[in-house]
Amino acid sequence: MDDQETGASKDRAAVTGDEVKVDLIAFVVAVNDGEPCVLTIGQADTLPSGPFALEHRSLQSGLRGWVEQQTGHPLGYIEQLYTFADRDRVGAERRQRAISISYLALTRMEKAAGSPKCGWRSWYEYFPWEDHRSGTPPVVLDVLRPRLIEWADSVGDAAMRRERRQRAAMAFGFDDRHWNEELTLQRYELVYEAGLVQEAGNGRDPTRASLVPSKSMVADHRRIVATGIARLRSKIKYRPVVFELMPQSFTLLQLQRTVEALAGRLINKPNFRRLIEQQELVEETGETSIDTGGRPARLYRFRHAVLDETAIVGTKLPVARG
Amino acid sequence: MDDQETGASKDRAAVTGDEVKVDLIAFVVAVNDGEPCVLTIGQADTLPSGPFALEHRSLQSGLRGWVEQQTGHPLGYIEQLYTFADRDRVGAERRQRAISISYLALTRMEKAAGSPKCGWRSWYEYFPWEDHRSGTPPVVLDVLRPRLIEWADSVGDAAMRRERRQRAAMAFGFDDRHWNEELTLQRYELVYEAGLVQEAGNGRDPTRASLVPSKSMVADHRRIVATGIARLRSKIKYRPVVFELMPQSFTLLQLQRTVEALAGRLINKPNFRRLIEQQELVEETGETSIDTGGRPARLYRFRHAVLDETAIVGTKLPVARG
DNA sequence: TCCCTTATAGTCAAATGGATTATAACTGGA
DNA sequence: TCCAGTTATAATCCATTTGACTATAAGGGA
Repeated sequence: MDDQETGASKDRAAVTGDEVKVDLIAFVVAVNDGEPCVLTIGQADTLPSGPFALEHRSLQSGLRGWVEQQTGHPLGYIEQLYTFADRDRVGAERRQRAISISYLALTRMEKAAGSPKCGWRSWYEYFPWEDHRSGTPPVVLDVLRPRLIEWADSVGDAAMRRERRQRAAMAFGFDDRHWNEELTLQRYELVYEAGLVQEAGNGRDPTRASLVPSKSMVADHRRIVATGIARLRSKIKYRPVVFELMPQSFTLLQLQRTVEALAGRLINKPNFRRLIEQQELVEETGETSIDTGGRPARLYRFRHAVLDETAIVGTKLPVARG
Repeated sequence: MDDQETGASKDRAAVTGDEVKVDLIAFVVAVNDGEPCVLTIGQADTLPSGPFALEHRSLQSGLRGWVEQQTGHPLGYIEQLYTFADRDRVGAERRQRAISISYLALTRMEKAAGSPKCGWRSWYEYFPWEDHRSGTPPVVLDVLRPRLIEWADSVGDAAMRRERRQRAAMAFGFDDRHWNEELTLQRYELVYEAGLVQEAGNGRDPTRASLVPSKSMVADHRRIVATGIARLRSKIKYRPVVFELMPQSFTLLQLQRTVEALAGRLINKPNFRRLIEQQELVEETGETSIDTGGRPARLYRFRHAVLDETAIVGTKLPVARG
């Protein structure tokens, strides 16, 4: 490989780059019975994580090690989410910089859950306003909307009031707008800015009477989850990643329910089947499932060949526009 | 903010997280006269970069500082690309880990280029196989295809041969497949694996007689550029980021040429105009441009209001499917 | 004036995608 | 045994999108 000293390298040498601690944080997802779940530790308020250390061969292997050690759960599919600098940590004698690298991991929920600390929680416990499978959740209209309007109107400048109202309307689909399931991060940032989640505690209202009811997380872990949900909701539309969450064989309805769980909205059944079949993402196993409650459904398995054929080129799933 | 010690934090304390050097690397893009350019330093083979240090307020501000110092160029739009662990650097007494955080930055090319070290180069000098604006470039059919087939056939296992041929065919659109402009990274990885670029020097053929003619870069900088091109080609289709590269006012054809420069392929003119106008991305300035060579064209400017309206919701640009 | 260039408007057909209806195959209870 | 309820599977309809094409307008230069 190229190892010559270049102009850039010389510039670098002039500055003693400060050393930094690096943390790896995992948002691990599985779907069970139509509930999308996040893997947590502690009081179900913490994501698996740990420092990147010398013994780790790579960032990903370091992450796998920490998750397996803390939850007993091995990881399959992994993808990087975002790297951010934490606010300064004050070390013993000097200031200590730290950065965190967050990852999204997809897996199947194992029965033998392993470690006692391991805990799967529906991610809608942390984001009750994100589940629109039964229509707009009550908390959005009854709590979030009035609070956000109140927050918008609490600022003096008229232009800023209008801008805040517009942001809220677009993110949540107020005023006859469509709800866009991919805006999970923007919605979280709004409720955070408006001081409606615990971790936003920006000095006001210590009684928390005005919080939106939802389960909180340590530090910025809930923001990482929001980032991951948004990424996943976007990605299922053009990459066949759903299958990382499915068992070996499944019915088309099970597949649809899984996509719906992730997207947080319902999908038109015939259209879903049409697209899946058109793209030849799956093949029949020849068997049928009996426990559907109605007519037995054919069982399918993922055609792994498509990973060679189209992994690159792009798939699509029909998550209706509203 | 939440600063309580959690289960995860305790686990962390048990392991003295090793300290790491962090580098910030920028892929800075501008488009001039229909040529998409990358900002380089050194022998036009190095991206602006520098270590993340204590005096930097944030990762992004650190990056801005280094780019401005090394090239004299201020940055506008910035977005994170990817974080990766470099192979171990051997320090004075102990092994030293390093990670790099790469960014994509969009800007307008300033006339007063500033620093002498600053150099804009067409990115197609580094990726001649990526410019399909005049049809498939000769280098693809004359050089790349035979070399890739040779590389595929050089492996013993028949299944692996088939897989390599298929990867090449899909990435480059051989065998009547469509060329997909977003596969820039996959194509680079193929030519790298096949040993067709200088930096891949995997021990074979030191004479380099079999290399594909193209400008090389230091270390893995060319891979970062490939990642950035891919990201940008994808992003222009659903976010109005092109306007970061445009002057204050412009004609619709100039806008189209810029998109074509980025996408590396031509676009149908009437359809392009239709989509731009439908989405109300721009508004007329009322003036016209005289130097079009033909009938004078109306001048437009970007409607910054759309950043409030749809930044979130998604735009679309018509980059034809082939 | 003719011919070249580019701008701008309008048309057409194929493909996509959302919604609906119809029929099939099972379970469980009256 | 038959009927109601449930889910599976197939087929159709129609509005919108989108790719490709044609026609006309408005400038410059020979």
